[in-house]
Amino acid sequence: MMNTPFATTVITWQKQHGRHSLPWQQNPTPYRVWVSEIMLQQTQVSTAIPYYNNFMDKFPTIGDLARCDTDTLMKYWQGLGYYSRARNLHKAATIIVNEQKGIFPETRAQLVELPGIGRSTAAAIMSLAYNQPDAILDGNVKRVLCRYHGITSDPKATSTMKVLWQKAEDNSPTENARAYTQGMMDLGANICTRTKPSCTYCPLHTSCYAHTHQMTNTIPAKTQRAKPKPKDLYLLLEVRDQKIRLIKRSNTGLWAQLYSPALFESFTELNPDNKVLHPLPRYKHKLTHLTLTIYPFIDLNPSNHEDQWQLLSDITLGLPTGIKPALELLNAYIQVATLPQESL
DNA sequence: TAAACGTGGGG
DNA sequence: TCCCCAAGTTT
Repeated sequence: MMNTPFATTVITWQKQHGRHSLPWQQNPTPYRVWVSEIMLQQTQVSTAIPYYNNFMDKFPTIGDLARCDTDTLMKYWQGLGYYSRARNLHKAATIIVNEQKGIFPETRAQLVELPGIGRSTAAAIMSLAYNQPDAILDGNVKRVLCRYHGITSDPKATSTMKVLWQKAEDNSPTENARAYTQGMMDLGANICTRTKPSCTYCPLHTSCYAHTHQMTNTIPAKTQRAKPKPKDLYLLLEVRDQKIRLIKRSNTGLWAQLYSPALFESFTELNPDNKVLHPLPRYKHKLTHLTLTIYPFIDLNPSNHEDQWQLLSDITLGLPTGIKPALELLNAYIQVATLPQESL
């Protein structure tokens, strides 16, 4: 079987003009490719790179990852978001090390059995790590295929996804799978961009439907999405001796397995005994599906708890980004509150 | 099937 | 300021 002209064009272009210096492209072992693919889910390359380098320094092998404790892992993932990715990464590592003799799966069917690996991530590992033909369908590829084939329906709709997977499979090469997969992502990321695509430099532009019909502005179609729901959270900042009380969050739901000061859904739950608390200014933190309004309160006379008490100046546990503004406000307040009286 | 799940970049 | 969305998967 020969590669299709489409695939040959993408492969030739990738070798000449695609990306070759990304960290996970150096020594692309299954483990290194896997970690990169998980980090890159719904995450831009520039965001993932520093996390990836730190992660690989700390966990150079799958054995290092399997042996690590959750708190250390979450510290390395803090700020990257979608924290279930870290939990699933760890779970999969223990499965491979403890149940599969440390041998990384070598087929798509085995890969998708692991937590956190879906069809597209499995195909990315197959092609990028093993150079085996397997079609991915990420945001980049969706955009390229929608434009090239003139697919005008909502790319997120199930029916459209079925068509796109079929196109992806049809175009998939039999040789040079690694360069092809990388090329499709490089095209989507750097040439066939969401706005103002650089069609002049695209090796596919003469046969691209959206380009030849001047429809790159309308393809792919915008996907309708639910508005984020407003939600109020009440944050109790318990402080004593320059230390703050942190509680490990449950292993499901928002910010799972990270640490946070006590969080409540109402002020009554936060302060049932009407203690004297100091309110800090509220602030907003936006997520894809929620708009949080966070109301922080300082408690300078906390009762005894057997949770983690960490120095405010040296928090070694993973915190959600949405909590950090409260700690900034708290630090500013403590600076002022602890000044000598004569300087006030 | 639709909603949950984070954060940051860009227009 | 607001909206879109980025190497998606899970429930």
